[in-house]
This record gives sequence, structure tokens and C-alpha cells, in this order.
Amino acid sequence: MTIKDIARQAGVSTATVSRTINEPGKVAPETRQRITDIINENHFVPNSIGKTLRTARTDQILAIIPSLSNDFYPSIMKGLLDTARQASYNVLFGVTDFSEREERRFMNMLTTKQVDGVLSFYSSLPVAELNHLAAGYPYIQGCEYSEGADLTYVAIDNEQAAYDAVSYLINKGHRSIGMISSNIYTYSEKYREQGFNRAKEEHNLDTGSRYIMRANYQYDSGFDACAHLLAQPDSPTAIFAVSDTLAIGASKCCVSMGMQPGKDISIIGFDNTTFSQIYNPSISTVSQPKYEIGCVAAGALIDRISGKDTANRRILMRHDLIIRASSI
Amino acid sequence: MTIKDIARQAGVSTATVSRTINEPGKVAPETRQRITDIINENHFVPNSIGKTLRTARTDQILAIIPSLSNDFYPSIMKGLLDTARQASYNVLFGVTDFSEREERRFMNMLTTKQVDGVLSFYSSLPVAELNHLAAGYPYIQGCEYSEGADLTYVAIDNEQAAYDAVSYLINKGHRSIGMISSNIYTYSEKYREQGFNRAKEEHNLDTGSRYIMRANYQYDSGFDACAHLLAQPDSPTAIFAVSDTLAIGASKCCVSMGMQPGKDISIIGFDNTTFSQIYNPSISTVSQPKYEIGCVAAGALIDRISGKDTANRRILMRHDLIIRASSI
DNA sequence: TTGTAAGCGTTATCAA
DNA sequence: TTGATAACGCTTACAA
Repeated sequence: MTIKDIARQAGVSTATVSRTINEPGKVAPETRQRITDIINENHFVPNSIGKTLRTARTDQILAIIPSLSNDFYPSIMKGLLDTARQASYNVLFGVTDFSEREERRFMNMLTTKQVDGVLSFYSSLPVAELNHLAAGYPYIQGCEYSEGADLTYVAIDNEQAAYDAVSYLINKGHRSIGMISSNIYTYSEKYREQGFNRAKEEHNLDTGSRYIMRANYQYDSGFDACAHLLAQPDSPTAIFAVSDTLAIGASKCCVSMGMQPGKDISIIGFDNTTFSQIYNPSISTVSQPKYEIGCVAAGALIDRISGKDTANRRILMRHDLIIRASSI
Repeated sequence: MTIKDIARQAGVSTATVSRTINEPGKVAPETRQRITDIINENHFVPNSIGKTLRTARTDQILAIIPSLSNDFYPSIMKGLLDTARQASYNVLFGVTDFSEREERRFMNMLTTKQVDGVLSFYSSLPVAELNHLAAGYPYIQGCEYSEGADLTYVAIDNEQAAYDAVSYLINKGHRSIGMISSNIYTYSEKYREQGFNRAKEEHNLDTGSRYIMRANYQYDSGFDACAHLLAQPDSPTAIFAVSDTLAIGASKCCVSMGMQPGKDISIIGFDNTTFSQIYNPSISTVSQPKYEIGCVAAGALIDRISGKDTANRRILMRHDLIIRASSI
């Protein structure tokens, strides 16, 4: 069933059917009525592939995220959805599982014009390739960005955020502070490690690398990393983790060793996930304005698609330190 | 940049370029080399819209989920992704936020041939409409299904699952049992309520509707619902919740009232989320084989797309009762 | 092995 | 107000 069939049934040309669908005002009322009736009777829906081939627009944007098992993304996605829908864009999600191959598959949707733009929250593509893409297609990054890439991104200042969290701990009197970082080595984590060290340096604390343990993204891994840190000669009295998940793992570890987080040891996580609020003890954390990041990123992408904004910009959002029961 | 441009540069016809891309074996090695060189030099990627228009295949499937803020979906999605990728299908996600309008937008991608098939995990469309869609396009449902709809779905037996959980509590000696259901009234919840009542009836327990409180999907709401249940004259000694989220809210409520879940009161949730395992006390729960559901659903959809399987089937997966610290 | 050309479903220009 | 038709980028008989 195509507009051709509709046209035949209505005894008009395909042009008139197309007009009835897209510019009804330009069609005589009776003709229009006859055509819409036939369309409805047949449950006819125009093939958007044909339309896109002709118009080169899809009104769809694709958000690429590395993983679904992360309470961090839903809020961002909500901001994205709300903003995109307001501009009558449809949003699709692609999950890469950190695989470069999968990422390429989704990027192909951009280069092959299946979507009007892409918003990526993690990329493992070489910078040169990204630069080439970003120069030719609407592509911007959020939260995680590729160092040296010439493109627009929206994120927080991860170095400063970590610095703030660790400074807080130092000001509270902690002198031996450990960090649980991630072994999925992203720039955001690199910067958080730098912020961790800067805060320590400014107070002449030992910045030896043995204070930084790298874990994967699971609770258990945070547990183990914490155990390693506590086994050090000058066992840390405070731990800064790059995610709430890891912080909760660390909290569990401390409890298992008879320590009470917020009393015997301080723990600060990252991302302000639902978990960190609900967990007992509630976890202190660094909060990113997730919803706003989603909104701003979507807005930037849409501006880029519509040609309004062509200059690459680095948009930094504010962060907040939220102190809860897990730290003193 | 189109295959036409490549063809011109290589001094061949578009057909030869197309063959080089899709059936390289059918092109002479030298020609092929010349063409691939030009393709690479120009970073050329064939426009898939043109290809799709011609072949009527996209090799993409769309998974429609109602919400991202639910730890329940990631595992399902993982199964879906793994299965679909193995069959070299690309998977896209659409989030509806329970909005019928958004759902229609995504369904349009099916009817307008932007994707080869749809796998839906929640629908608010009228059954008649679904039947019409499912008859004409590859569309199957997972977990949540539309009663009376004539289509293939993959889910657990929600009635039996709830029956099993409540029977367990009764066998443990509980005589006053409350339920926290949801006010997003889906069939799965309806059946869980039925299972709850059936177990009670079989043991001649009071099935008065005052034992069922309906909450939304937030923790707080589970907390409040629990408070209402406990305020009853014959205050329940056990609570069955339709989600782990609500169960955790209930647990918090009990603790706030000086009761210890697993000792003074028993709580059983649903879905076996990460949360339910990590939370303290760990939450007893009914487990759905999430990953397998994703795999089976994707497999069924792909069979349907490829025309292998045309009969509508109701595929029931097994469920498990997992007893943890929150119940005795 | 390669080329020609029709056709996928739509929109948009131009003419009637 | 409507119709004829070219064009969007690609694949695929069929012919050479």
C-alpha cells in the first residue's frame, strides 16, 4: 500500500495525495475528504524511507550510551527526551557495551542519514575519526568526551569536582585518603584522579599511586579495592570513589571489617544515584546536574542540526558535593 | 557523495560500485581495488536510506520500553542485544514514558518501514489496534502483554508467581498478609493480585481489598503504602510487593517504626533487581529470568521477521522465589 | 566482468 | 486546484 494505491482509489494523482498529507490547505476540501477517508479505511501510513530519501530529513536523533546497567543515565536521558520531543524530534537509544564495533554501527546511522544527529556519552573511536565525523555531521558529546577532539561537548569539570570532594575530606582532618578509580579508563576518571592528587598536593599529603586502586564497575570490585586500600600500612581514614556503585561496595567492605562508615571511616562516591540516597548508610556523593546535562546536550545538538550553531563549544555544568551519612 | 560520484571517479558504472560494496567477489580484483581506494579516500559510506528503499530491509529492530528508571530492564535488554547482534540485527531503544502518543510515534517506525520489527515491553494501545499491527508487521510483546490481543508474547506466569510467594509466607505461619501493588494498572499486576488472593483463599484467609494498597513506582510510595497497611486493625505480619523498589520502601517504613524485616515482619518483592541483593537487609524476591526473556523474545521476533515462524504463541518462562534476609 | 536501466515510495517543480 | 514527471541513492535483472 503506497500513495499510488491511494491515488488510484481516489481517482487523483499521487501529488494530490502527498499534498493532502503534508499541506492539506492546498487541496480542495472535497478532494481532501475523499482522500483522507480512503487513507483511514486502509490504515495507510506513508513510507518514511521514501520520504526521507527525498527530503533528507528524519527528525530523529540517536543517543549512544555505553551501558544500560547504570543508574546514572536515566536522568540524563529524561532531559534529552523532554528537550528533543519539545522540538518534535524523536529519540532513539543505542547501547554499545563499550564495543567499538557497536559504536561504529550506530555512527553509521548518522553517516548513512538514518538519523539527523548523534549525541554520544562514551566513545572509543580515534580522535581523528571523531573530528572527521563531527566536521561533517551533527555530533556532540556528553559527560564523557574525547580529549583533543574538536567538537562540542557538555560535561562537568571532573578535575575540580574530585578536588572539591577530596578537599572536603582533608578539611575534615583526614590525612590518609584512598581513591577507588575505574579500569575503564576514560577521561573523566583521569581528571578525577588528577583532582584527587591536586587536593592532596596542596596539603602536602602523600600522592603515591598506591592510594589509587582501579576497579571495574561492579559492587564486588569496589569491595575488593577497598580491602586492598585498608590493607595498606597507613590505612586510609577516608575513601573517594569515582562512582556510587563502587562507594557502596567500599561501604560494605568497611562494615564487614567492623568499621562504621561515617564514624570510623568516611566514604564519598560520585553521581548521586538513587542507590546512594536509599542505601544505608546513605552515601555522600558528588552530584552532576544530570537532567540539565541531558537538556543542554539535546539543545546543542538540535541547534547544530538546524544550522543555528556551528561553532564547537565546551559547555561546563556545575557540580555539587552532597554530604550524607557515609562521611564526616 | 553517492555511489554515482565514486563510479565517475573510478570510471565505472554505479552497478560495479554497488557490487564492490555488497558482492566484492563478483568484481575483478583490479577494479575492486581501484574502487575501494576511492571509497576510502573519500570516507564514503553508502546512504542506507536508498538501500532500504530498494531492498525493503533495515536489519534493525526496535525495543519499546516504558521507562529507563527501572533496574528491571537492563538485563532483558542485554539478552535482546546479544541475541539480535548474533543474527546481525541492530537494536534501537525507544522510551515511551508510558505515553500513548510516544508509543504511536515508535510504532510508526514499524509501519513506515524504518525498522524490521518491534519488541514491546509495555503497550497502552487499544487491543484492536495491536491486533491489526501484529497481523501486518513483526510485533511481539515481552513481560507485559495486552489481554485479548492476538500476538506472540514472552513472559512469566505472574499469577502463579504471586501465588507461590504468598503461599510461602502462609506456610511460614503468616495469617495477616498485605500487598503493595501498583497504580499503573498493568495485566501483570492484575494477575499478581489474583495470585495473591488465590493463595489466601486456599487457606481461608481474609481477602478483603483493604489488604491491597496501590502505590506508584517510587520508594516513598512503597513507604507510605506500608504505613497504611500497618495501620490496619489486624496489622500484617508479612507484605508482598509487586516490585523490589516498593519492597525496599516498605522495608524502610518498617525500620522507621522500630520493626526489623526478617524478624518482626516479612517482606517479599519482585524482579530480583541489583538493589534487592545489595540492600540491607537483602530483600526476598520473585525472580524472572530476565536475560533469557530478552533472548527468547528477540529470537521470536527475528523468526517472525524472517518468516520462519508465523503462528502466534504465548511463551511462558519459569520464575523463582528467592528468600533473603527480609523474610522468615 | 561490466554496463544499462528499471524501480523502490516519496516530494517538489512546473505546467495546465 | 490538480497532474505529470523528475529526482532522491541504491540494488538487481538482464544484456553485452
